[in-house]
Amino acid sequence: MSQLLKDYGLKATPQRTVILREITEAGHINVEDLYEKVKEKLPTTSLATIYKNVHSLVESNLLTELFIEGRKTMYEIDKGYHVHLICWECGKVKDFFMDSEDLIEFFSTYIDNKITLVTANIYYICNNCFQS
Amino acid sequence: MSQLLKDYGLKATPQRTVILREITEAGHINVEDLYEKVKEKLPTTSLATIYKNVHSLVESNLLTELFIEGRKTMYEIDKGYHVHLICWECGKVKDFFMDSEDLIEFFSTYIDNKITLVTANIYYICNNCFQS
DNA sequence: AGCTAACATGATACTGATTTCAATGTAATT
DNA sequence: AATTACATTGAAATCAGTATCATGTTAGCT
Repeated sequence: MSQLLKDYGLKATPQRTVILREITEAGHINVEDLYEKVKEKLPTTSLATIYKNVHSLVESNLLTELFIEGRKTMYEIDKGYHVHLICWECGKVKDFFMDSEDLIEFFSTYIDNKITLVTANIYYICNNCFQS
Repeated sequence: MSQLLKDYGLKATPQRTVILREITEAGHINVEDLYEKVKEKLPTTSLATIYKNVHSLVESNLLTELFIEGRKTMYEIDKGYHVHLICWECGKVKDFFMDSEDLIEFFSTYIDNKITLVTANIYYICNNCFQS
């Protein structure tokens, strides 16, 4: 984690290292939950530090902001273009990697103008919820 | 507007009637702007009334909430399933009507699980911005 | 190693958006 | 007209996020 931070031009402070580790572990997490997780490891951490760091990490392209209808802003490690699968039952979020171009191409069959980006959230029933 | 409200089981108060009219006229509008518009017609209207009414109107399926990354929640008249085209340059939002099933079918070629809904925001360059 | 500038952190105050609540107003019903 | 059910208002509370600033830490220089 420290090396990763340095590679992206950021000082590897204990807070940043823990923030990165927790986001990696959680997959997708909001500031409130991240704050709780980080405090388990570094109890004196301030909420302001969480906010400041997620922003600088987004700025440095190490994290991406994730918007899901009706939820708090979430953060994830930047893994390149993908869409999100959101279980209708349990709410868990999964990444689904696909080529941004495939989506642009699909919508281009309907829309004449030049499309630059498509963001999509797919609501589905996950395997876990399906069988129970 | 009054009849529409009654049809949806809501009392046709002056505030609700004006709110509906303004949303219809604007197409897509956030609470702050809606508040300003409504106050032009009914100057004593309270912000709390706007919030409560947009929520009950969403509840009654007369309105839909619209989420665009990095913007305030917007409201529009429920017009059935569609996606939003957002101009990368000027930010204007346009509706694009397509069959929800077409999108579900498209993503089903990639994803095995049962998909129930796809929400998509399409960033593009609108005709106006394209030619200038 | 010690010095210093640059940066990061923690505590707290603040902002803007939204919700809650108690009081008041309005409309339909008996 | 009185009763009841909702709606609206304005103020205060809450909540997410932002800004400020004094203090702490680090990296680079001597």
